[in-house]
Amino acid sequence: MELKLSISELSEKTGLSIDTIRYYEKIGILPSPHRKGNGQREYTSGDLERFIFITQLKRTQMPLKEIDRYIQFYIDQDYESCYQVLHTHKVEIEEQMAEMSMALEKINYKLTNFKSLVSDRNGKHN
Amino acid sequence: MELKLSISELSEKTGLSIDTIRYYEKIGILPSPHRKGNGQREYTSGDLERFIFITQLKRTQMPLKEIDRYIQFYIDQDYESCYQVLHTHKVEIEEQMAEMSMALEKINYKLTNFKSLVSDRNGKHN
DNA sequence: ATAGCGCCTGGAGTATAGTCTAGGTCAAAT
DNA sequence: ATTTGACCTAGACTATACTCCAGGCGCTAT
Repeated sequence: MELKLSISELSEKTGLSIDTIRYYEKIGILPSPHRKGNGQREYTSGDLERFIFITQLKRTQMPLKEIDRYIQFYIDQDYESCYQVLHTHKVEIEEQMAEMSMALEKINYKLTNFKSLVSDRNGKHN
Repeated sequence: MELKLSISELSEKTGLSIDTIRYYEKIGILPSPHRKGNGQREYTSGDLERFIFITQLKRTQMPLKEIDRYIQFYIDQDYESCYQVLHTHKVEIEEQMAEMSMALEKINYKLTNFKSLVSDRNGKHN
């Protein structure tokens, strides 16, 4: 027997709002889940897994349009294009991580500067 | 004699559009530069440096409002608050980097899967 | 002197990604 | 039987971050 999730349960598990979940479904990046007799959405653990991957892509700055492209290729079983899209995103993530390291260095430098400015002003007894 | 830059030169050096530069000035995250007699903006190398730091914050996903907060604290010489804001952003960058590593792992896993799906379909002679 | 270029301003328009509202259905609890 | 709570839809609204446009100024080259 498969575990079924309501939209609010899915929302809790993924951290996305109920509105966002419906929005993603509307723009096509989440498959329309099975509906119960009364029309309410019912999610499977498979849905949950796909959902989690999508949110991971989103949190690494992949635009929804690009996520959508990926999903459509996946639905069309065009795995070569899936590979392409994901590979491009991978390169982007790597670039972003490189930028973040550089920014961190600069920020750490500034933080030490601010710290000494602050302690000087306080007569350095802290 | 200080080197002066026009807005288009600054744009070239920073990769931000002229419109964006004027927009940033309007919302207060860039100081209004000195103006030439005819009203045109003239940037110093100090301006350029500040500009580059700002774009670095922006590229690491710091919202413009937060950048603005930082700048205002800096102008007010409230270095303790500068420290706070920058420190908060540092933590955010570190979290983002952690998420990116996790996403990279998952993406690499998916990439190898897609690769084998594609080569299977092609009769695996490549 | 006039045409072209780079710059100026204020304000309108756009893209992205949601978020909120009004009005309605259904099932369980009082 | 009616109230409550979770859900539904369509569509309006919002926030963020630009981007574009119209109309105008001032210097340089023809």
